[in-house]
Amino acid sequence: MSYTYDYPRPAVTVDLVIFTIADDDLKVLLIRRRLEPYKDCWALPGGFVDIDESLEQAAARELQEEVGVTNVYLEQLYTFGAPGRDPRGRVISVAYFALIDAERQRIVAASDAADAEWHSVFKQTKPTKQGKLAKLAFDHKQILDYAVWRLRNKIEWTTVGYELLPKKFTLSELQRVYEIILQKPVDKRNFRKKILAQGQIVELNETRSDGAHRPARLYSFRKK
Amino acid sequence: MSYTYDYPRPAVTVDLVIFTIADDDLKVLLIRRRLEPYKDCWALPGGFVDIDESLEQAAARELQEEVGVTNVYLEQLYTFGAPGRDPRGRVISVAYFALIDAERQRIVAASDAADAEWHSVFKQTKPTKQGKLAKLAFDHKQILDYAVWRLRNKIEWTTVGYELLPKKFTLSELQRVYEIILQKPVDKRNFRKKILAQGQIVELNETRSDGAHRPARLYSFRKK
DNA sequence: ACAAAAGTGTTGCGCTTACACCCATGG
DNA sequence: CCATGGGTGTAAGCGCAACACTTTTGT
Repeated sequence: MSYTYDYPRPAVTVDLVIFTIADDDLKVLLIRRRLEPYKDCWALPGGFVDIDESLEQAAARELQEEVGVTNVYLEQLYTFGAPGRDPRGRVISVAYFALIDAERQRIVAASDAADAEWHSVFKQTKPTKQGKLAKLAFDHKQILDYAVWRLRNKIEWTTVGYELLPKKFTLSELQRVYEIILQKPVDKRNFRKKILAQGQIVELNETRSDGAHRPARLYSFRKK
Repeated sequence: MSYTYDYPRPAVTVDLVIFTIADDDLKVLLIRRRLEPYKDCWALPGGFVDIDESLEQAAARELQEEVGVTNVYLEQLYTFGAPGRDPRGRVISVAYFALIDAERQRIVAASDAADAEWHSVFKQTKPTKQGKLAKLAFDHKQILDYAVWRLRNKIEWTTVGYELLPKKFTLSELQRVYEIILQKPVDKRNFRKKILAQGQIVELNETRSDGAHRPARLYSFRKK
């Protein structure tokens, strides 16, 4: 079966920037390419949009297929369509970003099969002198940079930060998420005031002990 | 000549939300459809993306073809791709918004030929009891609403407001642009303080008389 | 008892808001 | 001289940033 059109049509894909927090860093999920072009480079997960699914459905499906998670925070980022961005032909790619919390992240690690790997966005993993992140295929570096920029803005205005944490968390953990994403230290007292003032999290009657110090109170996010 | 693919491909278009200020209102350029579907409805101008041009080039080309202007403010908005949005088949549309200043706007009025017309976004033009804006084709109402939302945000953070005015303008004119877009009154003194503090406009040695009152000082925008 | 992270208030400053009168002009 | 929009300053309140010590636990 094949399809014929009077005019050439670009292929349309979705590409995913999937973030999580681990090892005290922001991580992005990348897939090692086994084929040309950009063989052996790392790339964002993505794939073609089916003819009868919405863009968001396509993104959610990719998320399901490639990393086995559903029902995560997903947001359209931007559409990249420069003619030369894929050497195989005209490909227009609608980029999404997704946030995966620390619990689900283990699921991803499990389905690790298909050459998918979490890469540090800011830290360099190994003490080599190389740049922070492996070279990315296509224009995926640009997409990633844009996603980081968007995440940084968004975290200041909204409550997306909570999407990166498990259901129960401490305020110190939440603060650390902000510090990692913004890449700058945050004042503890001001941070707590700001967060509590938003009225979006609930104090639980529960604490967590974690070493030789005072246990931390747990909170949870109040989804509307 | 025709093109054959193994899998069905969506068509890709750009749609334009072209804004200007006129008659003390925000106006959007709409085109009357002469063909089905949505015959005789109003629609956003738009068209297919050529196989060898970037999305932004396609948007700029449409702007040139449909309304005859070049070199205007143009920004990607969002990509709409629900399967049923065009009854003729799968069409993915990358929406852009453009801002046209009062000078260029006359050019548009001139090339008025092709059923293009400026429509008030907020006011109702005629004293009928109809809603503010004619019914739009496809999901164009949704696109327009999103564009208005984005413009409102953007005007508070950036200097896009200047794109809607001619090179020389008075502070009252600029203030009126803000009031029209935000649909709320703005305090004159605070507005002037804020705008001047941004250091983005230059006071000219020129004034403009306009009726039986003190002439207004002219300013111009300092593009970086 | 000590090390280590949790938790907690106050102050100063800058930005935003509210607000009212004189100025320059045309008719 | 009067109507019309142009132009100007000040005071109060609010949100944000800076800053240090006590509490609770494990070892």
